[in-house]
Amino acid sequence: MEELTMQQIVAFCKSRGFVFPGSEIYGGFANTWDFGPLGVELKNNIKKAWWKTFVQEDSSTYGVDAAILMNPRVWEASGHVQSFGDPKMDCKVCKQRFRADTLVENFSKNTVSAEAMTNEELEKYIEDNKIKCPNCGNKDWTSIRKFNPMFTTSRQMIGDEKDIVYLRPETCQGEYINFQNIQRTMRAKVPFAIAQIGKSFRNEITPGNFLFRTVEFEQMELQKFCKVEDSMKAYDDYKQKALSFVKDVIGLDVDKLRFHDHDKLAHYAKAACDIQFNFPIGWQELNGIHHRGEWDLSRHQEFSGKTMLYTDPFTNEKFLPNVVEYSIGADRLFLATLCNAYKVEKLENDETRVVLKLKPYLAPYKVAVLPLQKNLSEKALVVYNNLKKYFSCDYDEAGSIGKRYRRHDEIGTPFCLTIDFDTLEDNCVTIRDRDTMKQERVNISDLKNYIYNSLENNK
RNA sequence: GCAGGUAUAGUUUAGUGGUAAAACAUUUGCUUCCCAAGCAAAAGUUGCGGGUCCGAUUCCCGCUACCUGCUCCA
Repeated sequence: MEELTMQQIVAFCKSRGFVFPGSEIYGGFANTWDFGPLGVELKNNIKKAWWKTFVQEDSSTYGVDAAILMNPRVWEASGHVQSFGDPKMDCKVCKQRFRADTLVENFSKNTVSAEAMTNEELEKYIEDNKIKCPNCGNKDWTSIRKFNPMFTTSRQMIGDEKDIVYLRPETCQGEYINFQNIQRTMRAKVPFAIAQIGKSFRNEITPGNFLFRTVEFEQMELQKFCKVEDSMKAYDDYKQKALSFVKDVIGLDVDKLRFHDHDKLAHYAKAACDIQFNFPIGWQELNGIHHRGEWDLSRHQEFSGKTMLYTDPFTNEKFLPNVVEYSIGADRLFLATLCNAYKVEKLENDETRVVLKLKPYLAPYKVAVLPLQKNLSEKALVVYNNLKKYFSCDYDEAGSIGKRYRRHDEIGTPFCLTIDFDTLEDNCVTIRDRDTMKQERVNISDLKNYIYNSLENNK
């Protein structure tokens, strides 16, 4: 089979109503995408599956939905205001871009602490030591430019005074700042986790690769708070849970998944690992599991002046819990799910067709109601109007029955049911399973339970 | 952000300095009826802005978007 390309996925998404280019009628807007009628269903189902797995079925995980706009002090505590955005210099000759601190560290063989230097000091050091461009060997540098990937907006307070407000570049701060609220109101005992699904915003320079990297994206993540001695076990547990989720619940192929340990860790991190998926653009990060130690809570304790200490109810010992973060991009997972489910089938007459092999509970439509002929539409609409109360359904009477089957195979609908002339006599419909292609006669009064059970059994 | 490339209908693609086309998809009617049948009809296209020209979808410039590579990637 030919390799799937990102263009094929983009074209499929656009023509079938999954994803459209953002602001398309105005010539587009870089790295934004709008989810269409089918896309929003699939994405919601992915989010529901994640929430069910990690919150609903885990009695020690609590949900939260924090505000996107937060007190700017949050981003001072997190370090984003100061250090988000690395000092970059371009070689004027070969146009390559480098991090100034990396240039200094490499030149000095780590005898100089570039991290502690100001931009002016970095520039001076590079000039004084005549550091060459590693690519072309010239010494003609631009000045340092910092790029802040946080979007800003402003809030008008009094008169013309305006305060800068940031759109959150990550959701997890919402968990940290609510740590005490949630621990107290839920009477939660360590170890416990706080989970959240929500949008984040990053002013990325990088080209997007469709949904892979966008300026506005949705994260599904949780923060596990635990004793330091339990933290590595929690880290390892979440590696396995994260893998099991994308493999068993979402249905990604095992041979397209792998762990990827980080070589370079953030200065506060004790361990970090990604799960990568083999996208059409190659192996790329799908989710991350990071051991963050007590850094986040300690910073908020320091900046807010409020205690973040947890009191062990058995020993009365007070301590800052360690944090293990598990984070996965909803849009990235959406993309991986589509790439994984998109199958080109070869037919007997040498033609090909697309089948979306989605897990039934992820499919945009669960059921398609198809009258065999248009003069059966009255009965078919009765069935449709009843089923749509329980499932996402589509009703289609246009074209031949075979064509309608194919339309729904292409968008991943697991069940097609057909109303024929016998239905008027025996009150039964033919229900056809997309994966097995098996057909069954089912009484209309049993349909709801039949479909419900089929969706459950598949999990 | 850098280099190169691309932009024609919903999709995939032809084509042209002088009224823009095919296939598939879509809509309507007839016909058929359990896996893309057939017939008839309809609707729909040169990314945006500027320049050259009598005339630009075609040539030039700018913008925007996408693709490939680089860079970046708490």
